[in-house]
Amino acid sequence: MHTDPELHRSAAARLADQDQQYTTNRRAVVEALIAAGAPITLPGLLQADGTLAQSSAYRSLSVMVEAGVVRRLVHVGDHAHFELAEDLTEHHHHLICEGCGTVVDVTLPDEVEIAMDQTFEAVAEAAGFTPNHHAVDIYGTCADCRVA
Amino acid sequence: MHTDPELHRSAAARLADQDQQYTTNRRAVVEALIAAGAPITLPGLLQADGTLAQSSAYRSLSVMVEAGVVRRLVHVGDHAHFELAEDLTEHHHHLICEGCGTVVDVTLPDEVEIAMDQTFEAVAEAAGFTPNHHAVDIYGTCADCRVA
DNA sequence: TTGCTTGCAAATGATTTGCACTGCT
DNA sequence: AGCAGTGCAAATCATTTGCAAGCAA
Repeated sequence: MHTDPELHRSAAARLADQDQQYTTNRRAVVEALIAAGAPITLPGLLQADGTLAQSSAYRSLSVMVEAGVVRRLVHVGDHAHFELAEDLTEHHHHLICEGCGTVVDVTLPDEVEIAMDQTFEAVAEAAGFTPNHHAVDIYGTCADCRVA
Repeated sequence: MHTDPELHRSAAARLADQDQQYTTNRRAVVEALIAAGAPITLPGLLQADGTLAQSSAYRSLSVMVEAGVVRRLVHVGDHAHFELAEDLTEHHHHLICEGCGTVVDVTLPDEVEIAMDQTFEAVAEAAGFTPNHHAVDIYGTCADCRVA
């Protein structure tokens, strides 16, 4: 877990590694992602920060995905969701509402993560894959959609 | 696990539940999905069965996704992947090659699935969600991409 | 100045849809 | 005949890109 200033420093450093700058616009996108606190779509970002231009937001996100500052998620067909890279925040998974498409972060107990990693390593190698990381998506219905 | 004739009967039954027919075209799509043996993109389907028309394939898939015969996966940005619904085949997860986008099925040991389900149930409810099902994606590099 | 970044508007490409035709009931 | 299903071509919509203006080194 990082504090915000640390997070911005890490972001700047990763961009610098790719000969990219941590510009005002890119920082604004990161701020919006921090504020969101959960994966958010591009329209969501634009709404959260009315000063962002659509194409620039896409461009900033794309540069930052490349630099490992942002992660792009594609759960449901329509809009992609964006979130800060896991190592700027912490390893987590997603709870996805099948009703409204909302995505919420969840963390699992360490022993479960460890057990999963061991299992995944074994099955991946059996299939000739070198595993890199994993994603767990739990689909269900959120409180709002249950009552609605 | 089902035999093919069973699978076609189940598919027809699910479509019938939705007042949809199991037409020649739809059956051809299912055959192509069976033949593929792994999640496949629409271009892949068209290539596997040269007689399919693009729009009809999309339409057949969409009807069958609705009826619970087919599942649509969106892992990598470009094309969606399609596969037969899990309960027509068996519960499994995906190994995704970050190099070429290929998706391969894997199954996990029952005890791991059970442990995961229990954990997921707990964290989902803590977040106010009613969990429905889960998906595990293991990202890595396939044998071909490692040598390439 | 020199080059990267931005914003607007136009282009791209996967997926969807209008409409007329075919085929089953 | 009547209606669901199909295929072609055109439309849609998220995302990307060309280009001219803005800004930092």
